[in-house]
Amino acid sequence: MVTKKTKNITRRLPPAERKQQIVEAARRVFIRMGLNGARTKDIAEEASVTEPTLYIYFNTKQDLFDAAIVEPLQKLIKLPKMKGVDYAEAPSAKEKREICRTAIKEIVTSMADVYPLLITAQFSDQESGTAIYNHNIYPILKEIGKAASVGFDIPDSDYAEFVALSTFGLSFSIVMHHHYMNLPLDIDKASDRITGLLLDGVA
Amino acid sequence: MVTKKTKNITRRLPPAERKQQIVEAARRVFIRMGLNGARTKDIAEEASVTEPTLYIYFNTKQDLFDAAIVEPLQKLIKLPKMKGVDYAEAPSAKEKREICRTAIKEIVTSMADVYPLLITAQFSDQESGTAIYNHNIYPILKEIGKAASVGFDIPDSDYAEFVALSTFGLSFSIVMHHHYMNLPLDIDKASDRITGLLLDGVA
Amino acid sequence: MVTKKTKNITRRLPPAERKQQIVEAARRVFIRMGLNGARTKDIAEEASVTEPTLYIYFNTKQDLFDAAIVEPLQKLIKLPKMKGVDYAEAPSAKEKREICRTAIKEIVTSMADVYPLLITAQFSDQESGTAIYNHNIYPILKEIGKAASVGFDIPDSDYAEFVALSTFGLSFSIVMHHHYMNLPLDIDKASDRITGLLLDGVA
Amino acid sequence: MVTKKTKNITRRLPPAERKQQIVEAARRVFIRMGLNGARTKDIAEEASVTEPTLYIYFNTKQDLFDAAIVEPLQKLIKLPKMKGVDYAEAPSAKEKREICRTAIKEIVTSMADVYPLLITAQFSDQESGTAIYNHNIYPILKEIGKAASVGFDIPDSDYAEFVALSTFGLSFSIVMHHHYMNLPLDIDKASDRITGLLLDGVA
DNA sequence: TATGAATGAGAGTTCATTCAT
DNA sequence: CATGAATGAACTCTCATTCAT
Repeated sequence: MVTKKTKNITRRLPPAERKQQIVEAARRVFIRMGLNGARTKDIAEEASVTEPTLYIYFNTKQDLFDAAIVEPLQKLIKLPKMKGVDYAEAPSAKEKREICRTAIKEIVTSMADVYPLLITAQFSDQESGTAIYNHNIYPILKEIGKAASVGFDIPDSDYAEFVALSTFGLSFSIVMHHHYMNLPLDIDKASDRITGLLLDGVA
Repeated sequence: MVTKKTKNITRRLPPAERKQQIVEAARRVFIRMGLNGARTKDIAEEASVTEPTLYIYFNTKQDLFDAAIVEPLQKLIKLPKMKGVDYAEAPSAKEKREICRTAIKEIVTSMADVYPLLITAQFSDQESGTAIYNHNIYPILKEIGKAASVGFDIPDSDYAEFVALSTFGLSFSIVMHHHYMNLPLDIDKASDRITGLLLDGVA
Repeated sequence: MVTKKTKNITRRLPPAERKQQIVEAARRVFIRMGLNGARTKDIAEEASVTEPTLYIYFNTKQDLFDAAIVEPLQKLIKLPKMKGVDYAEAPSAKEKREICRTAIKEIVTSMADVYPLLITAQFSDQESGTAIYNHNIYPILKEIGKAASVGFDIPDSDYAEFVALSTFGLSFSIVMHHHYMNLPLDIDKASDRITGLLLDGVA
Repeated sequence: MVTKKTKNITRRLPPAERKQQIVEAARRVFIRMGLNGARTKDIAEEASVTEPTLYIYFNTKQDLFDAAIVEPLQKLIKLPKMKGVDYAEAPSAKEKREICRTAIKEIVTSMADVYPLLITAQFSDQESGTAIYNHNIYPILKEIGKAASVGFDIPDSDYAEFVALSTFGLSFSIVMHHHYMNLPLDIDKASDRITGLLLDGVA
């Protein structure tokens, strides 16, 4: 005799919630498998819905990828820009150092959030990687570069850009390390070290 | 009237050459599209052979990926290890600086070669990314860390590892930048800047 | 102007029905072409579905073969065993003869049903043929042999096995003949003749 | 260093020998795997030649199948006919019995040789099975039937055919049994038993 | 004669997506 | 809104066969 299984799927969720649920599930799967490695079937299962339901909320898998990975990446990546602006007025060296540390901490924090999205979007294929770099990453780096050129008194804008890129690279590598080693990231410690390195070099 | 088409495809190549040709074509396609995005059809076209020919030389697409991306990555990634060892004996600060610069130049050079392979292998999916980091990248970083702990007189092995990671991150970000901006990379300039940053911080 | 084609394909069947439909179609094709000669394309066409639909209900072609040929073969082949057991109590020679005839009729009936499945499963390749003989056919023969050794008063178990094998061979050849000559099989007549042969030899 | 393997392949064999070698190899593979299950690659390996060499001697795989399986089957299957003719003159019952035994022994012997070819050709697919039955098997059965109708004094030609078919079925099943149980076949014993059964029924 | 290299055709299977309910 | 059923298109991979040497 067959006993009817009571499905643990929540039916008839408010649209916004269901969409959210799907986006989050998709994000997890895309991060795990990449754009081309992810299967709509897996996303549907992860979201506890059926595949056709995905297509109620999104037209294509690519749309879902954009909503799950690209858009939040773009949103998150804008944050440090807003805050990293007011180096100029800093008077004393000590205060300057503190402002720098704060800015870097923000960048590291942002990187920690952004890292999985970043590598998923950035490295799915060369074309979209280039697009993302040009439209989303490089503009931020230029902002940071400007801030640096003011904060560090760097007249050479090319070198300022190098400093920004370095900040990115240092944050990226630290977060990457903790990501793959499955270690918790001590943001304060990391920021301190990066700040130290940037200001004074290896101690 | 039918004119006999002279095919511009080189038929009947010696196996080693053909294999090489296929591997190189596969590398280009995998770098462009990623493991899951690449189509054997595209690889075959890029190599000017038919799909079945791929399977004369490789059993599966994955084998082809390994031969085209993973193996050269592992080979290339081993180089800096060998050379970056003899910091210790360096007497004067100036000489030390020069040795450091040389080591970093090697790392940057290696990174420039390795970058496309690295991101293709590393970021195709989380699982293989973790594997590559643990088996191929992290061991190198530990080597660099050891060298750094001697070269820079760093007793704290954790901090030495951070320095190694920083070297990686700085090289990575510079190469990445030139890669996506489609700019030629001046390795000497890049190495000088990274060396400067590591030794003295932002000038 | 385009007239809307009304497809004569029954869409959206209940799963059980569709599965049944596919199994039956597959059976026809496998019987016609053998395991290796049958094309999933042909099976799909025979079932009036597309190939992917086959894979909703079965994981592989082999699974479909098992469901269409091997399983029904195993089911059908078990029947005569159950019934052919109670020879022992038979008192008179005439009654004995009648019981024998009934048992043989069952075997012939079963053989007529089983024949296409049997040769399809048994003779697709040597390996699976051996497996089927050992697991499905020989056990039945042993059962029939035991029944025969009681029913015919045969003490020599080796000879009893020969009798069972003979019953198989006689049924098999008659059914085969009608199968390939495309003749209807008169089961009563066939059973009578086989019974006569077994009990008295050629009249 | 690579040591050049001395191939154990006999090059430049006289054509007839090479062809023979290929036919025999093909036979083994076809018997093992069936027409559709056999791979030209396997046949070539079994014959210690390369695949293209097969096509020097045979135009298609089907031709090879015919040469390896169908033709020898047809040749072998003709033998008993020639010999099983002279029942008529037999005077005494004992002599009759002996002639019968001899004829059956020939049939069993032939069946033992023919069995692997028979099931390979007969059961590869329905169409060719029907063809073989009609062109090769049934004519023989009719011959045997005629001989039986004379030898056993059977006026009913339909029943005579049944007797012939029975002889076939009895031989077939015994050979089949020994084939799948991987047992040596005692032809004398088998012939005696079949003769006994046909003449007197189960002892 | 024989082969190493290559391929056209097509196999089984997967997957994003659609449609009827 | 959500799903169960189904599919078009395309994928990786295989196989009988051919061609140039």
